[in-house]
Amino acid sequence: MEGCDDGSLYASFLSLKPHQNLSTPELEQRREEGSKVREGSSRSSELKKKKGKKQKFAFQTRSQVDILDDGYRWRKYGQKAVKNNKFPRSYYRCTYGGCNVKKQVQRLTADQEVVVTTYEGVHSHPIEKSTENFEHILTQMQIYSSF
DNA sequence: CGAATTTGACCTGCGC
DNA sequence: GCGCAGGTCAAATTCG
Repeated sequence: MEGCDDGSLYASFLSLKPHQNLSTPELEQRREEGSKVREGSSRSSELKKKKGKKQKFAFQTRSQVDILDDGYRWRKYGQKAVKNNKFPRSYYRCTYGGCNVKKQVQRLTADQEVVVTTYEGVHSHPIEKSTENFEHILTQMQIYSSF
């Protein structure tokens, strides 16, 4: 259903931050999409325009692997290289039924060791793995306050 | 066999 | 109005 926006989930992430406390980040980023109809194409299907209530959360992590195991299942659905970055960007999606959460991973050209992970949407299902592993990542992650 | 992954093609939005 | 950039989906292939 709709209206399942739980900012508390992300709030927990912020709460896990070792130092620096964020009062009220712009987690509530509402996006309004006009009528989006894919015409002239057979792929049509149902272009879910839905409401633009998609939350965007981006943070940087220092890891050698692009895939950060946060406890959810992710299925790669695309890879494209951006102009600003020499390295290609990876797009992941949650494989849970009804959970249309998207994840975006990008490496910095300046620092190949730094990985930028951008989460879009909120999970509406419990985690399959333990969050302890993710907690460790949060310890080294930096909130991208460049919104 | 099933699911996940890969690559390419195609579409949309914005900029100039 | 056209071009560029970025984003998504589809089909084929591979791994478990």
